[in-house]
Amino acid sequence: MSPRKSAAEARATRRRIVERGVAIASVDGLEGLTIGRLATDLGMSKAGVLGHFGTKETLQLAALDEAAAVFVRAVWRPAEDAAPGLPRLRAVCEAWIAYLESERETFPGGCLFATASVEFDARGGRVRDAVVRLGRLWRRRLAGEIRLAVAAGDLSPDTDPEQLTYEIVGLYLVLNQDLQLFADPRAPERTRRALARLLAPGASAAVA
Amino acid sequence: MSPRKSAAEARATRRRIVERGVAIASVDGLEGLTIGRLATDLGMSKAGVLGHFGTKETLQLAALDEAAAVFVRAVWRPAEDAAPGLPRLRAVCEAWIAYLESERETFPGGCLFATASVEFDARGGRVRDAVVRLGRLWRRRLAGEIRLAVAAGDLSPDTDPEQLTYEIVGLYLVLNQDLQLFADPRAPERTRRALARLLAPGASAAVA
DNA sequence: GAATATAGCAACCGACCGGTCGGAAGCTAA
DNA sequence: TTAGCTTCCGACCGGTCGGTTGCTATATTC
Repeated sequence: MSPRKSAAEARATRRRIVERGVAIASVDGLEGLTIGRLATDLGMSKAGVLGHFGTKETLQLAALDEAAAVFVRAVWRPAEDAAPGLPRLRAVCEAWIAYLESERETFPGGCLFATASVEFDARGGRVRDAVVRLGRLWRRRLAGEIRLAVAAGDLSPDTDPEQLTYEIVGLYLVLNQDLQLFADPRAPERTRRALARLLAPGASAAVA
Repeated sequence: MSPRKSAAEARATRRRIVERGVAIASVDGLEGLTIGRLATDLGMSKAGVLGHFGTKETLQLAALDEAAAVFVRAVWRPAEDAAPGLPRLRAVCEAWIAYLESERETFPGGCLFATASVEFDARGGRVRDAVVRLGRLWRRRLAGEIRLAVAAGDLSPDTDPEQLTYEIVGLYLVLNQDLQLFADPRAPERTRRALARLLAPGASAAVA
C-alpha cells in the first residue's frame, strides 16, 4: 500500500511496533507476543514487522528493553532528586508502588518483568539471560540505596542490605499479584504498611 | 496399536497424562502445555490424550487440580499433626519452604501456581477463575492458622491476619523467584529469617 | 455368547506459527 | 536523472496448534 522509507519514519514505525509489543507481552507474555498479531494490530504485514528485527527473539529483547526504559523513567528517575539515604530510598519505594498501581494504563497486563521472570525462569536463551540481568540490576540498585541510607545513619548499622532488598522485592511481587490477579485495591496500602516498618528511621528489621 | 479399555487401565492412563501435564506446565506454563507434546511424550496419539478431557481447557484444569493436591499433601497435611497456634503455623511455613526448595524433583519448572497466577492474571476464563479460587483458598487457610495463633496468645492480639498473610505470601513469591530465576541457594535462609521475625512469640509486626 | 460401551489410533481439518523471498515504492546521493 | 538503498508488502514455506471423525479392539454387561 504505502511503502515509506525515510529513516525517520522507519524509526517511528519501529517504535510503534515495540510499544504495541510491550502492551501485548504484558498481557500474553513474551512468548504470546506473536508477529501475526502484532502485524494485524498495526495494520502491517508480518514481513514488514519482522523486517525491523529479523527474529522473534530480537523482537522480544526489544520489548524487554523498552519496558526497562519505562521502568527506569517511572521508578528511578523521579527519585534522583531526593536526598541520598532514607528519603531517596523511600522515594524509590513509593514510585515503585505508584508504577505497579498505574500500570493498567501503560502496560495493560501488569509488570512485564513479573510476567517475564516467571515465564522464562525454567528456560534458557538470550531472553532469559536479559531478564536475569535486569532483575539483578534493580536489586543491586535497591541494595545500593539501602547502603546509602545505612551510611547516612538513617538505618541501623547492622542492616543486611541484601536481606532487606529481598524482603522489599517480595512485597512488590505480592503487590503485583494482588493488583493483577485479585484486583484488590487494599494491596498498595498493605505494601506501604510493611515498608513503613522495614524502613523506619533506625530500624534494624532485616539484620544479618 | 494397543487399544486397552479396562476402566482401571484408563484411569491409570489418565493419571499418567495429568502427571506429565503438570510437569510440562510447570516449565512451559499452562498455555505451553500442548496436546501434541503430551502425546509424543507419552507415546500416544493426540486423540487418545484429548479423549480423556475433551478440551484443552479441561486438561489445564485437571493439571491445576493435580498440582493443588500435591501442594496440599506437601504443605498442609504434614502440619496437621502440629499443635494449633504458633507451632502449626510454623510447621506450615517450614513445609512451604521445603516444598518450594524440593520442587525441582516434583515439578521441574517450579511452583505451578506462581507460574499460573502470572500467566492468567490478565485473562478471563475458567482456568483463571480456578487459579484465583485456589490462591484465595491458601490465603484463607494461612490467615486461619494465624488467627488460631493469635487466639492461643502466641501472637500479639493486635495482629492483622490479612496483613501478615500478605507479607508471608510475598516472602514465598520472592523465594520462588530466587530459586527458579536466580538459582540462589541463600534464598530459603532469607525467607526463614524474615519469617522468624514475623512469627516471633508475641510479635506484633503486622498490625492493623 | 451377544450387545454395548469405550480406550485409543490414524488421518485429517482450518487456523496460526516463525520465517523467507521477490518485488514495488519511495528516499537519498551522485 | 539515475543508481542504489531501504521499507514494506503479498505470497508462500514447513510445521504445529486445538480439535473432529471413523474405526478397531477390548472389557464389561446382560
